[in-house]
Amino acid sequence: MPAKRPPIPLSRERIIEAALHIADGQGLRRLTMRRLGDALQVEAMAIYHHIPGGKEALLDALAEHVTTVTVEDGAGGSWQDLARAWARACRAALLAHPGVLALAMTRPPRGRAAAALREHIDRLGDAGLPDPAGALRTIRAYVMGSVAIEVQRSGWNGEAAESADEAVAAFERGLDAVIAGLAAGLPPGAGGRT
Amino acid sequence: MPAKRPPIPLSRERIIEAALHIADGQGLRRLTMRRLGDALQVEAMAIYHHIPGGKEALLDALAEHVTTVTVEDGAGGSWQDLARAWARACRAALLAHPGVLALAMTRPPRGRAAAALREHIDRLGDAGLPDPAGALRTIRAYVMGSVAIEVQRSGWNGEAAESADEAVAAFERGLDAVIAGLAAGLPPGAGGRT
DNA sequence: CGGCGCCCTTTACAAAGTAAGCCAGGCACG
DNA sequence: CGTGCCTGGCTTACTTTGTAAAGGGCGCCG
Repeated sequence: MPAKRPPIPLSRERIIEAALHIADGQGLRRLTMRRLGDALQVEAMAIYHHIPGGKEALLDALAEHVTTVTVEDGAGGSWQDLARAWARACRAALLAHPGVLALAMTRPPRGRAAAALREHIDRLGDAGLPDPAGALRTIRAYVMGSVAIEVQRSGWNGEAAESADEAVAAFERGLDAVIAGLAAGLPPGAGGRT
Repeated sequence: MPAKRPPIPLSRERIIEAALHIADGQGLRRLTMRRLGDALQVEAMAIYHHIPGGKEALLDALAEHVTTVTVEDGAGGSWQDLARAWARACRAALLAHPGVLALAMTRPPRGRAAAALREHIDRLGDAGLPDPAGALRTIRAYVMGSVAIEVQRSGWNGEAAESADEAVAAFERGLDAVIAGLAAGLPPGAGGRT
């Protein structure tokens, strides 16, 4: 009896969710088509009907999923507040799936992720920040690097792993410095509320 | 006649060098034991005699090699100068081997890399910077993220790839902001020359 | 009720990691 | 000069992975 119909039909969403679960739990190295199929109660080949392009496309999708960050429209904040909120959201999104961090840092933002990025740049510009693209680049660099360092430490048995509180504190301290440094580079008087 | 002695005997250094070359040229995905063997004019299994631990150990070694950064002892600079020099050296080292960037960001620093890091922290402290570990963490985060973004862009056919000059300029602008922000967070008067 | 199309399965094959064991050449020692 | 061990590479073989190709059940529409 070859064709047993699975209870829930497969879908791109379910596949991505399961893939994230495996990658987070056992590492990217162990994320294989067959294992993914097992997790979904399906044969590996079934995945190809929902993710054309095979594993490479799947990894792209994971990266996009984890780097698509939006902050709700807290209208009326300074660009500093906006940038801070975005940085925290971005950190949270990346930290939620440490297994695919390497993908997120390696693949350029595309599709929804790139769109969200552009939209945030516009919002920073609207909030009065000159050169919002350059500034966001700096902030994004800091956030991505911070998360990388945090993940390194947590998967680390040498010396003492830091607590979550310590990690947040370190992140916030650095974020303060970065934003203060960006503000200091501005012509005096630039960047008030909208 | 099975055993042809290769002209140059294999060595750990040669293996790592060849592996970096492959990873940079064709991507981590295509770095395989057999290909590495071919590049070294040797069968794949010969590698295991020099890198015990197999591929995982090889990847660790690559990460360590690319994250081991030292700056010559420019004695007498401010901590800002020291930090700037280290950041530039670190960027250069990572950018020199974009293929293994994912490894460098994922694996915690160990061995020589960790030692070099600790030594640099000490030097920053000697130069008068309070909390050098926290500051270096911020700088390291910024540098790692910056390089990740640069590599993303260069392996990118969408829109316009940026020139090397533009990349350096963006990096330096962000670095200025980060260092200025760190300096601003200090108690007034701290951090003169030694 | 017959055919069509959608999803999933089966089968099959190339490529990769690596364990086990073999063999050649060189060195030490008699 | 003979002999045996040791170093370092080779051969073989097995398991796991990605994926192309073809097959088969099931519902839906005419």
